[in-house]
This record gives sequence, C-alpha cells and structure tokens, in this order.
Amino acid sequence: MSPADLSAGLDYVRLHVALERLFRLLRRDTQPSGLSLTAASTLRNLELNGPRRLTDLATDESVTQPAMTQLVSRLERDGLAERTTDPTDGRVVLVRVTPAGIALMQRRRAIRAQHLAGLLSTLNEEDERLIAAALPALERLGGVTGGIA
Amino acid sequence: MSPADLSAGLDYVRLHVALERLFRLLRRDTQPSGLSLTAASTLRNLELNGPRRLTDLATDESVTQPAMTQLVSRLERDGLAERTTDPTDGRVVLVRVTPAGIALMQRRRAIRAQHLAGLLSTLNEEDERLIAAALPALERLGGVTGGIA
DNA sequence: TATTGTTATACTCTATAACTATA
DNA sequence: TATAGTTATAGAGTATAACAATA
Repeated sequence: MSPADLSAGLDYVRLHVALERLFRLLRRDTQPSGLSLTAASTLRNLELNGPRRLTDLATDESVTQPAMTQLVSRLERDGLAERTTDPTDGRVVLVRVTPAGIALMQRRRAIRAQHLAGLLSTLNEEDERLIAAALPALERLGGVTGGIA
Repeated sequence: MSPADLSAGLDYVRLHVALERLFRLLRRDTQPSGLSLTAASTLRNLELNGPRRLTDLATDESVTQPAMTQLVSRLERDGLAERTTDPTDGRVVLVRVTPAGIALMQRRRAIRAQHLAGLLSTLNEEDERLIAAALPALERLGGVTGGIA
C-alpha cells in the first residue's frame, strides 16, 4: 500500500517505527547508570579521543556551548570528568574523563548489553542471525553523520 | 577480544552502541516536530488504541502519573490531545488525540522516514538489503517487551 | 479505605541572550 | 574584534510526596 518500497525493498516508516520502539526500550534502562544519552555519548567521546575542548564537545554532541558547560559541570560534580587548562591558550578548557567515569561506562555497557541479550533471547535463531548480519550495516548507518567520527 | 560472541555471533555491546548512535541521530531530528519521544509515543498510542485513561497512558509509556498529567496538559495546550470525562466514573480522565495531533504525527513520520532514507542512501545496496532483511527481526525485538507487556 | 488524578517541589537537560576573559 | 567559556533565565520532561475528589 505504500510507495516507500524502494531499491532494496526497505520501508523507511517501518524502520523508523521499529528503531524508535527499540530506543524507548533501551532508554528505559538508562536509569541504572544515571547517565543521560548525551552524558554517556560525551564520556565515550572522551574515552575514545582523550582530553577535548568544551567547544569541540558541544559540536560533537550537537548541543550548545552553554549546555555542554552545564553537562561538564554535572559530570565534574559527580567525579566522572575533570576540567583542565590548556597551557598554550588561557581561554581554553580541556575536559577529560576520570577513572571513575571510565568504570561507570564499563558497567553501563555491560548492564545494557546484558539487557539486550535478554531481549534477544526471546527471538529465534534465525532472527538473531539476521540481526547479526545487519549489524555492520547498522553501524555504518549510524556512523555516517554520527558526529564524533 | 570479547566473550560476547554467542550463539549467532552477535556482539551485544556492539549492537547496543550501534543502536544508541542511531538513536541520537534520529533524536536530533525530533526538533522539527517539536515532539519528545514520549509525546510521540503517547500520541501513537492514542491513534492506535483510541481514547485512553491517563493512568493507563502513564503505565503504557513507563512514566509516573504526575508526569503523564503534565504531558497531557502540554498536548492539550498545543491542541494535539483532549481530556474528556468518563460518564461511568467521575474520577477518570479519558484522553484522546485530536485531528491536529493525527496530522502532526503523519507529518513527523514522513519527515523522519525521509531523513532515514537520506541516511540509507549513503549505504551500498548490500547494506540496505541486509537491513531490510533484518527489519522484521528488529520489529519483533522491539515488540517483545515493547511495552507494555 | 482504595483509586484517579492534580498540585507542589526539585532536578536534569536543553535553548537563547548577555556577560567575562583571553587572544 | 573574535574566540572560549560562563552566567542568567526559561521551558520541557522527569521524579517523589502531599493533596483532593470520587468510588
């Protein structure tokens, strides 16, 4: 009934709805770690790329500079990140993740992977195989404008 | 390097990270419609199921009753939903979506599907085919505990 | 007394506008 | 003057606790 079936038979509305439902499921698990999506993404950014300017973080995460200022202040208050200075430019604030921040991210990933495993255990082998096969494609899909990259 | 490769060769951490990145990408597009994920999900719920009690909506969407009270107030203020009464029980508030709410959801789905199509156009045919093949499995994955259940 | 919903209060997260400090 | 960051203010969205109305 829809003209959305295109080149590869992919219905975008269906994919969008399916992804959104998964998002909501995963988001519900956000509570345990207490990290918002942006907070988690920022910590991951710092894990991967090392100390980073506040302005760059704001750009990477698609939030405004004031929003990032506040997020970093909360992370700092909670001991998950630290502000340092740039010796070569007095205006710059460099942000880095702390060991506690890294530990929290590790726990978070483990917990959410476990939850995802629980969800997947309700699927049959074939479905799981299909998702595994599509995973690299999904990674590329998210990576394109994913920011950070 | 990880013991996460299990039955079907599916790495849960990788899947979780990939979904989370996609999540952030789609969320960035939330602005155009101005609807939060919960607001959109609630309107969709009302579209599918018809008028619904405020308490049931709170349960469906996994938020507290006061949070749903406020969300419905915002939706009502914006003309997207309406409160009505239940003739058989004076305590009950029934919420229903308005034509404007339905129209907004239709626009939102079209816009986001279009954006998804744009993202997918950067992938090659094979990747798109793999995602199309996995879509029903992803739908089942999201549907399993989608909710409510 | 139990259920349904609202109000009060507080915190996160976001934005825009105005400001400070450094270059 | 331009750049980096903060502060001020406002609003969405969430939670818990206390309350009001109806059953």
